[in-house]
Amino acid sequence: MGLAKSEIFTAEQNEIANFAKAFGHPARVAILQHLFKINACICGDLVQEIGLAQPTISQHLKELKQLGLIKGTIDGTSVCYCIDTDNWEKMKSKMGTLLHLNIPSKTDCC
Amino acid sequence: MGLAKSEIFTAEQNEIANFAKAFGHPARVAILQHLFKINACICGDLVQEIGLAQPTISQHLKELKQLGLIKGTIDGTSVCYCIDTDNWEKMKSKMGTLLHLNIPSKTDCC
DNA sequence: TTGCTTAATCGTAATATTGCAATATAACAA
DNA sequence: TTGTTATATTGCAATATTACGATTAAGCAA
Repeated sequence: MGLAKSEIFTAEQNEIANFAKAFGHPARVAILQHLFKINACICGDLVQEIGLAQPTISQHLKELKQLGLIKGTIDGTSVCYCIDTDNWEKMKSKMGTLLHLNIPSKTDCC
Repeated sequence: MGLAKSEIFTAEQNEIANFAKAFGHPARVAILQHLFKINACICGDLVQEIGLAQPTISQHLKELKQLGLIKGTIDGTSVCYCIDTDNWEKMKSKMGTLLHLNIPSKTDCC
């Protein structure tokens, strides 16, 4: 079907899955890593940096923006993107509830 | 196209994306949360717990197993699943390289 | 105005993912 | 053996994702 039955899961489970999907493509990982590395807003050169066509990059940026992980501000003919620090921290917190769950030790039976 | 151009990205970027894809579906999030909550190997009741058909759960379990995040041991007619603690820690470390990147502060221009 | 640059959107093709009915397999019980 | 239970696999339909050429829109320069 291709359509996840999100209605049978909790809001938290769906939220974690949605954030995870954002990281589920290497281009988006590369974009985020580059934004962190530059440590500033970056105007324009993501297409050359990543190596995908301009519409493809634009689409990936749109997804990251819709999730709130990055924000873009218009600067003349170009758009500057950077990490949305507040939302990034919120995302880290959400993901942390899954990733940092304590590892079973005592009753591990495998 | 639906096919990611993984060859133009680093091994790390692809690895992070692959782990993230595992968390990119609420059913798999729910499965992992349940395994952590039970804090032991669990035989059989994942279908009732999650609320999807048995073949669907089996498929999600297969994906998690292929990534090494869980392991299953055969116990008679049933299979017991639990978190693969070693690989879980490795995954956390990989994901951490992206999630815990320092937030830009000084040169933030947006 | 015209032309150039930059980024978003549209349209479309190819591949991936999700979900489940039907079936297969495997272990055990009687 | 036969029947039961539990899980995996197969096959398929529906939807999602990825990628990019073509186009559009918007700002700026001459």
